[in-house]
Amino acid sequence: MSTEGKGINAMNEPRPDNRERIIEAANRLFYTKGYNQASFADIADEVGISKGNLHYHFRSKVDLLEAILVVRMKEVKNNLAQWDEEYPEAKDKLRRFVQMLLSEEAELVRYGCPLGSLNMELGKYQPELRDQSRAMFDLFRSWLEKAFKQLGCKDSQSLSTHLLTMAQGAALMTYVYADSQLLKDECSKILEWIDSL
Amino acid sequence: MSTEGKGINAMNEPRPDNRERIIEAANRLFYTKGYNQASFADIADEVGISKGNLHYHFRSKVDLLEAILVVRMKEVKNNLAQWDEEYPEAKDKLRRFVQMLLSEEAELVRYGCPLGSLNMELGKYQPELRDQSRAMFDLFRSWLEKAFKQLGCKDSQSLSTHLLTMAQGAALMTYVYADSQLLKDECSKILEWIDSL
DNA sequence: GTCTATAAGAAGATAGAC
DNA sequence: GTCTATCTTCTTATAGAC
Repeated sequence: MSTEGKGINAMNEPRPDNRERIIEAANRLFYTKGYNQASFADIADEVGISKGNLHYHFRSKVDLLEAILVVRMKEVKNNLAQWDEEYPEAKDKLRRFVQMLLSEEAELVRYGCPLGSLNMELGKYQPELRDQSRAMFDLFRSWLEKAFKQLGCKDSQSLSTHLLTMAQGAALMTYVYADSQLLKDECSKILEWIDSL
Repeated sequence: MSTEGKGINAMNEPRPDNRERIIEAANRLFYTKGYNQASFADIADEVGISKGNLHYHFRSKVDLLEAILVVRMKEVKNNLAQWDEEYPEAKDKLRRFVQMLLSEEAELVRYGCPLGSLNMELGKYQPELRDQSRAMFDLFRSWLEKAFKQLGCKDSQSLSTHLLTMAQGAALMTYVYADSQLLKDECSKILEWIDSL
């Protein structure tokens, strides 16, 4: 798929990194505007290339979305792996998860949760992509489950689902009310719950 | 596109109730397909009228949405008023709220929460309608707050927000995983929390 | 690889006959 | 009130020159 190391022309010079730049821009726009509202024109404009060029790199919008899901999956995996290194203690892992919400306050208020909103949208519009979109949730879910197991909880599966559920609820309400205080309050409650385990 | 015969009269006869039928169909389609994915053609087809006729009753899509928001607001108000009558006890009121989720299991699994999904969608697409869409949340929020106050809780506001947050999280996760068991488990946890108050 | 030009279709919305 | 026909704009996607 990658076409690296091509010669550089005089005019219409190739930008070997354009594919990456497209993915970056689309990743951002699919989040901020939503998948269906972010058009090829928007993305091409953002990158500074023509729509035709965009279609050269990605035949269809679904192709582009799939490439972005791959990127997001990788990002989540990297984050979780890093947290595993930094926080050997199970409860610290759980707290770090909640801390993610707080550190994304500004984006949550303006655009909602990138996982939750994409899953809502794809569920209604692109049923065939639900599985891939849901896979990001699965990463968090199984990582949290491992942490609960490490903590010695029997019902680690239901606890991980519960934590994810509270986080999604908090993210959604934060977005609906565009209220960062709401986010802080809900995260405090989640952290208290973690402490009480 | 089909100009299906209504079989009742000969030609172009007035249907005084078409306006109501349009609202019903649009209300359903805005929920099941989403506001942006439900087109005028979809709605006209569902009602069995032409797009032109639809535009006679509602000049724009936003007009139609506003009419539907009025209907939904009324429905929520009616529900809350009825629950007030049926459940004088504060905790019973809170339980009834959770019961609503369980009784909407099939719809939540397939289409998500009508309030949550609409708010997510309008937030990204129609910022000018966020306030109206959010108003449905406000109805629940203040009703719950009253119940918590009746129960003697000082922090009734934060508790009502918290309950709404958990409900939204549960609805979203139920939808993403199309998992009715998840809904039952989360509702059980919420009910336990209510009991513990 | 990149561009311009254009197809092909769907969307919201309007005009005018009946 | 209802219809058909049409307009305009936006969308995804393709064709072909450079």
